[in-house]
Amino acid sequence: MRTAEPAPESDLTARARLRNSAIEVFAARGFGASVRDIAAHAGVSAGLITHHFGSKANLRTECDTEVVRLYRVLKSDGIARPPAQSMWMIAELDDYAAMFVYILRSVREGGPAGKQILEHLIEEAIAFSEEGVASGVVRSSRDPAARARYLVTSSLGGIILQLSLQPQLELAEVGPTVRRIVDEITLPTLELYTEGVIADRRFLDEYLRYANHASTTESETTP
Amino acid sequence: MRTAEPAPESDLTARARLRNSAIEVFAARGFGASVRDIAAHAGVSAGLITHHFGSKANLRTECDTEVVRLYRVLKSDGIARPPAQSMWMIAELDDYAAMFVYILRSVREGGPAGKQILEHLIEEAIAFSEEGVASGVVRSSRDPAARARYLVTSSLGGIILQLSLQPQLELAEVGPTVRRIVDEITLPTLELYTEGVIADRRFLDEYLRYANHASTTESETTP
DNA sequence: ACGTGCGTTATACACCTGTATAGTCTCTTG
DNA sequence: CAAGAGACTATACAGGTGTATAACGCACGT
Repeated sequence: MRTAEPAPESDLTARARLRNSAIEVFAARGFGASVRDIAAHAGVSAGLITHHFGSKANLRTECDTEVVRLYRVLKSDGIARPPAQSMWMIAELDDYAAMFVYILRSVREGGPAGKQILEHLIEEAIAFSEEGVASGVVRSSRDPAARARYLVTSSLGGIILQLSLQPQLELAEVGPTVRRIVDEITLPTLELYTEGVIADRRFLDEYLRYANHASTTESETTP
Repeated sequence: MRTAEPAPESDLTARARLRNSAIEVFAARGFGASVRDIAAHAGVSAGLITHHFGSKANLRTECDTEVVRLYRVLKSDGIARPPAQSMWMIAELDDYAAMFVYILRSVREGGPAGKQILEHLIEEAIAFSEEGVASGVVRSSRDPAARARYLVTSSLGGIILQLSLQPQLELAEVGPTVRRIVDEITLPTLELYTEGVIADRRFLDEYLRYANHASTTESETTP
């Protein structure tokens, strides 16, 4: 449950302990958690938090930046992997469960930390896709950026949605739960990604013909 | 903005007007909206709401059942279409924007209405997929139920995620916004569904060999 | 005509929220 | 030793929350 892994020495202060505790509470109980909840979980009084951080909003943004920093560290440590896969690996590291859930929560409600990490994942996916196309394992797309954004938002959104179905997940259960969900979607994902679902090419072809026609006549219809 | 479409005559009471107003406020401001907010939007006092519904939780569940009922009516009216597509069509009907956003919000936070509708979408997807396989437009899956669940949660979760990125969307803008998102994902979706993304079959084949092996030795490893 | 019921409001209560204030303890440093 | 700084607490305040209570007005049926 401790999250005191790779932090600058100067950050091991009581302030930092409070921040980490807040991250755990935000992850476990959501961002609506009260200052007093956070204080109680850290074993301190409520006033101490406002004394250190000024306001709850300020504490929240400090948690955001810390979580993003942790995420970056974890990513740069890991080997280059498919963007999504490395996310799910993080969920299995018990020490980072709080960070993981915090990020998911932030993504789900469009928070700044979530937005930032999502965009990062998308850029990663674009780069990964380009490498894949070059080496021949990934098919090329007519709009690689749109495809990357679509793939990332779909898989991440899908996992978040399935996690939301679990009423309230204990911080200790998040690892096994994510593992279970990933197991369940692996087969459909691989099927879809290598074979598709639609057997008839005409749907795509007709759309392409329509889209081409629309884009060439666009300048005329909307002057 | 009115939502007084197909309702039993006995339901046109003041009580129902309050409920519909509550649905709009919940959709616009989230489920954290206060009773006084709802009352103000309906042009009545706060006490009237608790007088009619007893408690806020009770009001919420009545909104849930009404929204699910509306959804069912809308679905049975519509022609048989791909499950997802009919959802996005609903978003374009201005009169149902509140219902639509309410459902999305409920799905996003794992609420009962959202859960119910999600499961309904999945069952629809299974049936639709079976028809598609029979007529030859849809490829068969090694686990049709898992694929249906995966496809529904991914596409719905993806849309919800992209909608969450919009800071706070006015109820009047939800139609155009959903339209824009759907436009952006149409090409990647069609590409993925008809051509896939992975050019190399080995990933799928290796997984299948691994999965088969695991399932046949399962009874021995876990006695 | 009258009271009975229903829609409706106003007011109050208890609780929880974030935050400001003042004070206490402890430890370091001159 | 004195002093001061920083960690920490206790208490209080103002505002918002859900909800209970009492009262008001109006229509309607007998």
